[in-house]
Amino acid sequence: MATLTNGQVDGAVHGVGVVSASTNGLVNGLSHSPAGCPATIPMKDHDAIKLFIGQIPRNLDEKDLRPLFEEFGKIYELTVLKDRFTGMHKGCAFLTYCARESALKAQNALHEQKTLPGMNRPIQVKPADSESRGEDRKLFVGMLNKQQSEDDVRRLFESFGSIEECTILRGPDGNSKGCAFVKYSSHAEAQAAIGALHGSQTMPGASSSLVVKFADTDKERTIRRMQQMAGQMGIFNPMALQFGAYGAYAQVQQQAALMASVGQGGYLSPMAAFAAAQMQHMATINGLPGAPLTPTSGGSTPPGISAPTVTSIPSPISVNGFTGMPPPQANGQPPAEAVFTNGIHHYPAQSPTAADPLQQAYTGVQQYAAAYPAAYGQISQAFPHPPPIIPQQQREGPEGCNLFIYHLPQEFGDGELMQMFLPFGNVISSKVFVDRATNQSKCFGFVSFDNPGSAQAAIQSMNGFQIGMKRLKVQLKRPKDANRPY
DNA sequence: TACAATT
Repeated sequence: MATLTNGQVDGAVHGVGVVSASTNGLVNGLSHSPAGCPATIPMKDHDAIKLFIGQIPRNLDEKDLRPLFEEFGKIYELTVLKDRFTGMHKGCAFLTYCARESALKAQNALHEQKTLPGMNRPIQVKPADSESRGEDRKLFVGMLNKQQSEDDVRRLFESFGSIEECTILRGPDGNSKGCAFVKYSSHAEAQAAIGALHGSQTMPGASSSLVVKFADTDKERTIRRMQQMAGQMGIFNPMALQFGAYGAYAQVQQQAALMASVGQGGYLSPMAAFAAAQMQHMATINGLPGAPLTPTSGGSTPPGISAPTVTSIPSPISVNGFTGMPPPQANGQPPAEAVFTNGIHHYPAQSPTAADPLQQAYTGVQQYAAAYPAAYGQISQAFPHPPPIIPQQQREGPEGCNLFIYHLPQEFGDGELMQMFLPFGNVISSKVFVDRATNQSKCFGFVSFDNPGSAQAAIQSMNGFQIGMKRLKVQLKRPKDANRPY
């Protein structure tokens, strides 16, 4: 193993971003001055705040500015920003006080409070952008009891540090989502809370133990959103219906490019690149003219993307009349037996002569569902109301449009659930619940339509529908406010 | 096996 010199280690430990040459040299213990000599070796609080000072007249330099700021405390460092090449005063500065408290006092007293001579906007005194915006001391807390209030959460977290902010996440109706943000005044406090509380207990009514982790950064959030998007497009891509394969391809390309750019220069970029690559792969699959949802012949789907599954479709449902028949597939299937994504293939369509009328009803439905993607080329002529693009954020439909489905097969995912209910209307969302710890389906889920009629039709056809040994239970989702105690 | 996705 390589040995680092002391110098390298010291550099790593003490290097704190951009520090002006004028004040830096003495800090690393190079000085032989006696200990009690703070005048020549300024020390700052560990949690000192670097302030950005804006709207400074260009004729004022450090020595002119010091008196103005020194009245709030001892200055550790004051640097006027200068153009890298011309050396020109940029009208702003960075200021760090030895004491955190001084910075807060200066900010309170000065920020936007007075205008320096010759300026037409008031002085700016606020934490520099380089200062933590709080992300490294802000915690996401999950798996709370939905009855727990801000105060309850505060009590839980207060022994680990001083809490600057505590917010329960709530839905539009004001109900707790069972999670919260807690911001401490320092990273160390936040870290301590994680160590002590994460997984430490299970709140009554929560499905697993308490989650305490650092909150996402903006970048992580964006990537998460992208990944959700990718997940949805894996099994069923509504854009293919709207725009045809090429439109979908173009959109995927755009999203992939965006994802790649989000990751640029950040520590998350490998992840973004991976996700982007996944999407490009999908674009390749979905972009095949005339075969928007046909899988490649091999089994090389990247991890994390549902592999499109293959079901042969009964020939009478041929809707492929548009010009430009798909060429024979790479797997040798001729177009007459074109293959489609149909997640319900685990349960082959029953013969139309099956005894159970529900099964019969659904047999037709399955064929319809299977044929549906094939019709994308002419869907707008074939259907008076083509399905809308599914907005990503759309979660729940209006009252009466949301179904609760129980006894789902273990292997059903969101995509399969959607496929199963598409024939009854516009599915605006489908969600199978998975155990967060095991990623296993909990065998229930929700499907939302854009109108109550579709929901009713789905209940009529699908409630009691037998799959394997189980019968689906399909009913309206219980309204949120039902049975709420006073 | 039971009722909405946490940022």
